[in-house]
Amino acid sequence: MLDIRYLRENFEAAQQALSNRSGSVDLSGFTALDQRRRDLLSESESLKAEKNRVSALIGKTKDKSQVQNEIAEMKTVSARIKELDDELSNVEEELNALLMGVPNIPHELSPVGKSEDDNIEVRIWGEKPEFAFDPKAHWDVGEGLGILDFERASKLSGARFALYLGAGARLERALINFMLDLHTTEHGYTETLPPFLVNRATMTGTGQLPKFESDLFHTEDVDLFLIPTAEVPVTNIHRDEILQEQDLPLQYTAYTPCFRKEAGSHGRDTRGLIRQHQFNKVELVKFVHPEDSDAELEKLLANAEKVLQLLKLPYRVVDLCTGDIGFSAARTFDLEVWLPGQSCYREISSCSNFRDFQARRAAIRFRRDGAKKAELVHTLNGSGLAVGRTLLAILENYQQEDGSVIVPEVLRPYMGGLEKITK
RNA sequence: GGAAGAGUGGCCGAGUGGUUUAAGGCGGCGGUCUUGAAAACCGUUGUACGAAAGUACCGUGGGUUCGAAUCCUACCUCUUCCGCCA
Repeated sequence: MLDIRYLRENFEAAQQALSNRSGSVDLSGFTALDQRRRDLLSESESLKAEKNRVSALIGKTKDKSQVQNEIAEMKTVSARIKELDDELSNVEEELNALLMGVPNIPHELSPVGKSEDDNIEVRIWGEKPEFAFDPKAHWDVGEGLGILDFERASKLSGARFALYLGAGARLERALINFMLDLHTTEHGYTETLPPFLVNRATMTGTGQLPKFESDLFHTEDVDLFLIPTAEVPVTNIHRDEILQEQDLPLQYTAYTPCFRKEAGSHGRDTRGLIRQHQFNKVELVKFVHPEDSDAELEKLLANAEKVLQLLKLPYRVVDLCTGDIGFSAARTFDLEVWLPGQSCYREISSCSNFRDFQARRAAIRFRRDGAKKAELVHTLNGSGLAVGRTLLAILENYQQEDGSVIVPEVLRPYMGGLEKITK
């Protein structure tokens, strides 16, 4: 959520900055609603002051017959207050709904652009592997080895689900453990294991609700949602809290499955592991000083890159343009891994600085040393990494002509020493 | 799932219709005293909106009343017991 005062005082500039995003942002009702809210509030509050004053007088008067006029008068005043407050709550609801639907203002450094075509390639890492044969797509490699079974998965659950078997299942688990170990022991993140089902307040805190409910799986008999990313429960760990300044930055990592309806992506990435209703991800989340969030994003990005570097998977870093960054983010870098089976780069991590946008929604604050007022922290998060996509990148990059797949060295301790996956 | 009880400030806890602008204690901060510290004593100590006056906030939402932390109601959470259960 944007700061209502900032929006009031910088309305034109905010509108201009938001126009660089994709989709239109309608702020037309804001000014009138905001003014109406403040008018109602001031009228209601001065009547309440009068009511409190007169009611105290009535309370002090032993003989109530002397204050019959005041009691009658306050009856009218109370009715009027109720009218005003009812209208006020309507106006506030409308204003809140409007604000909750407004995306974050893009970072000054985010390249201005309309679509992913305007994203900027920041750097490339690693050597793309050379093959003396036609490299296969991971679904062919995986099914050939009997470690991925999409047909049976669809029998169990439908399209966009995967069944891992044998060394495939173990490789996924190895990746999860490898990533968690790296981030906790080398990068200073605290491991967490959050709930996978969360309530509405939690989904609202990070920005999934109210706007993107149709992307979420929802439980029928109780009002809970399956998390689309660990960002949601982990960022909300500190919802409605005032953090200690000396505890910042707080850094958490979490492995969770992620559940997404992928509504509106019919026909896209229908084969393989790329786009699933359920996938595994190791997430990185930070709560930082407002002044530090740009530098912390660089660090978080480096932490995610380290995973790919240790796995020796070639990738590039992309600076997302204003038209391509997500609703809650101010700035986002994507990591895209090279997929030789499909001759393209595919997103494997998205690292974002949300500034105070989520912190304001979720009321996550800290108090500076000696300061009276609590301030909003900045939140950041990034995938470190999407596990299924990492596995498929390994299948494609490490595949051999005979259909086997070499296990990256750093994963072998997690695979019982296995060096190669064969049929 | 059934039954009973409870939710009050950073924490403990008093408060069942009107000086409660929430007692008291603990913790925090400032001060007095002290070479320094402790103890003792004094003061202070929530959040939001507002230029201020002020208003709101006692789990959450509705209601009753001139007036609600207090009464009614629905919901949420926690505790205990029973049932079920990895």
